[in-house]
Amino acid sequence: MRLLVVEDEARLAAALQRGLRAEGFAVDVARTGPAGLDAARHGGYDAMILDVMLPGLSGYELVRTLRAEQHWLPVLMLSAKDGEYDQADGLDCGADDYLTKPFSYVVLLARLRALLRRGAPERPAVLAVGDLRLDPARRRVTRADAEVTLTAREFALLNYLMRRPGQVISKIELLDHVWNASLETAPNIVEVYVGYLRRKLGRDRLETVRGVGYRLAM
Amino acid sequence: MRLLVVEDEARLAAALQRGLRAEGFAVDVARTGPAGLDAARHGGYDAMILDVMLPGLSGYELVRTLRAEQHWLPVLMLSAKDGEYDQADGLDCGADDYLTKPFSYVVLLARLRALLRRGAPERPAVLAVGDLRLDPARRRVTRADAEVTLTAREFALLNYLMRRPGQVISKIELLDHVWNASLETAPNIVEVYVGYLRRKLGRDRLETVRGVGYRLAM
DNA sequence: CTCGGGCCTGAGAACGTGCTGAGGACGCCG
DNA sequence: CGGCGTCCTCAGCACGTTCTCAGGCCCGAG
Repeated sequence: MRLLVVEDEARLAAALQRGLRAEGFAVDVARTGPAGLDAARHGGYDAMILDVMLPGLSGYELVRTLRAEQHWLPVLMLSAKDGEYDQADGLDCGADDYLTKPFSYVVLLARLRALLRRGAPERPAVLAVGDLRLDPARRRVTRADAEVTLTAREFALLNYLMRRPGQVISKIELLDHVWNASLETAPNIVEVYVGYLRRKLGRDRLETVRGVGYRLAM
Repeated sequence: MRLLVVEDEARLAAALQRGLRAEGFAVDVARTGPAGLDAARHGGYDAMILDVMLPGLSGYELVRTLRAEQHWLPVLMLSAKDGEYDQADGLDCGADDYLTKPFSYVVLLARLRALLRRGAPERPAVLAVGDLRLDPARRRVTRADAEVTLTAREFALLNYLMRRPGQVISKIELLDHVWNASLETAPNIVEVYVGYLRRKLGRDRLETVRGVGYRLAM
């Protein structure tokens, strides 16, 4: 799941990014209204978290523009509660849900999940492929009942691969979802991490499909 | 889902009743401590929302009594934020979650849902993980039958962690529930308190999951 | 067989996260 | 008032993680 966070306040943006990544989302951050609009137009995001107060272009204007251009990305709006703008304004302009600052992180998460649930089925508690098991909640991976310790990046990569076992997944897609990197990023980093995983999980668990990508053996 | 609201202030009680009914809950209201205790004892409620300041019997006493009688109904506690009672007290006495007035309705709803999702069918009187035991009612912790003295904050933190042993819990979630802090709060305070707990409970009881959070070893 | 491009991997630099000790603010109690 | 305990902030450090890079390997095409 890819999220776009549009927030100019650096601390809050960083906190959101870290928190949501910990929940397994790929998170991009835009710091200004125009940058956010651009990103929303071009990137394949599953939802956007949008501050109202933004330099360059307000959150309201941003959503209105987006909707006028026929983009129906789910939008969760954040705003300071001290008057001026209120909730009705937020919903009027085309946002799907609305939260006033200061808000609690769990509420944001709950609202976000509700937003994403439209169409997206709830994931299973534990992913299993062959003798490999991955438990997202416990952040645990076992291979033939033996625990395997993975770094955050390794875990994210395996997590992504295990959701589509047997299917070939391109490096670009992996860069996009696991690293949420730009197109210019060298794909070598994927190769490096596939190497790390192979060392920990066994040589032939991850198959290379030359010129295309990688496949998790079923 | 049946809820019991124990709140003496008529306006708030009515607002809660109306709001929660609109969400599809069946809601009963009790106006005094003793009435609330009676209702909680006899009715098959799925959760209770409980004010601290009550005529006849305080919310704290009510929960303590209930727990002493082996009732494990999930309790969401409400309290005025202006001192006297504080959050640690609330968590200490056996409540499952805690909200300071004034609170937003959506926050209450989110917390309530989380509480119900977690469910609390037959929770033991004392939480036990490994050789660690924590008694919420008595506010006591023992490790291998030796008593460990914790400060209020340390206790609240351990209490929260022990309700989901083996699961990774993010710093943000801990900040949210144990500190009632906003997103901008520096997560370092969590690290500090995990450090304190480690010193008192043993080094490897609390596992760090880098970039994600902490996990209580099972 | 030879060549070229894609892939793999070891070394090490750069970075970030988490841990800890020192110490200040505050409230409580003698 | 002074001592004490708790809560929290801060800065420096240590170490694991992430990433870059270069050289070599392998595979498929010609």
